[in-house]
Amino acid sequence: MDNARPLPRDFYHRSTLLVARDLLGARLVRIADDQRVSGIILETEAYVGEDDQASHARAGRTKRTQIMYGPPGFAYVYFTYGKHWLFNCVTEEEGYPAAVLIRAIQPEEGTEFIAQNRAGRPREEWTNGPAKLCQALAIDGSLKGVDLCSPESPLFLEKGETFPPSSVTKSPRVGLNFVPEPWKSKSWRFLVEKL
DNA sequence: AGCACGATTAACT
DNA sequence: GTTAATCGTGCTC
Repeated sequence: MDNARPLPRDFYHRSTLLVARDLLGARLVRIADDQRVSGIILETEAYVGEDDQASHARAGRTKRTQIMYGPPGFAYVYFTYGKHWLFNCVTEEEGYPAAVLIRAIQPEEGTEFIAQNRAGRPREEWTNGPAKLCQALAIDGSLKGVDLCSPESPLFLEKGETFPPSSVTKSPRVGLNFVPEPWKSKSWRFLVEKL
């Protein structure tokens, strides 16, 4: 396989749950200061359609969510709680709003860059949360709408490790305290158990 | 024009 | 376990 190339658009042009599952083990690559900063994805969550009351797309097509309605393989980056950026990959057909939130990675390349951005925190807390990994890789609003399938992009994903199915766990998505059922309880979160 | 709130994190008690 | 931080977004008036 050709690892050193962005995952093709067809990878994202599928069921969001399949994409969320298959992104476990993929390598998230950020080009910053002319170097590669990357990590292996360990945790994801799927947000699927306007019916999903946990998704921003529940509000329909707005300026904020229009990127989720666009073609697959683009970056949906948004700001929340007054200080945090979160990174998603747009999935499925153009016109259908869906995306995968990247929640945790294991640092691989550019750890010095990551350490600078996460100064003062212990190594295990560098990239173990969706806003933490964005800070670590310097992902912010300037990367909203970036094409994740172009090798020219400052942000893309590559094939990385393959984890055995037995190491993959599903659970309900987190941070959805006031989201109504059945959406709150759907097991659309995917994690790799650490060895 | 104003307002309530959030796909979180870090610093508290 | 609890809560402040802090502002873009979407909704209401």
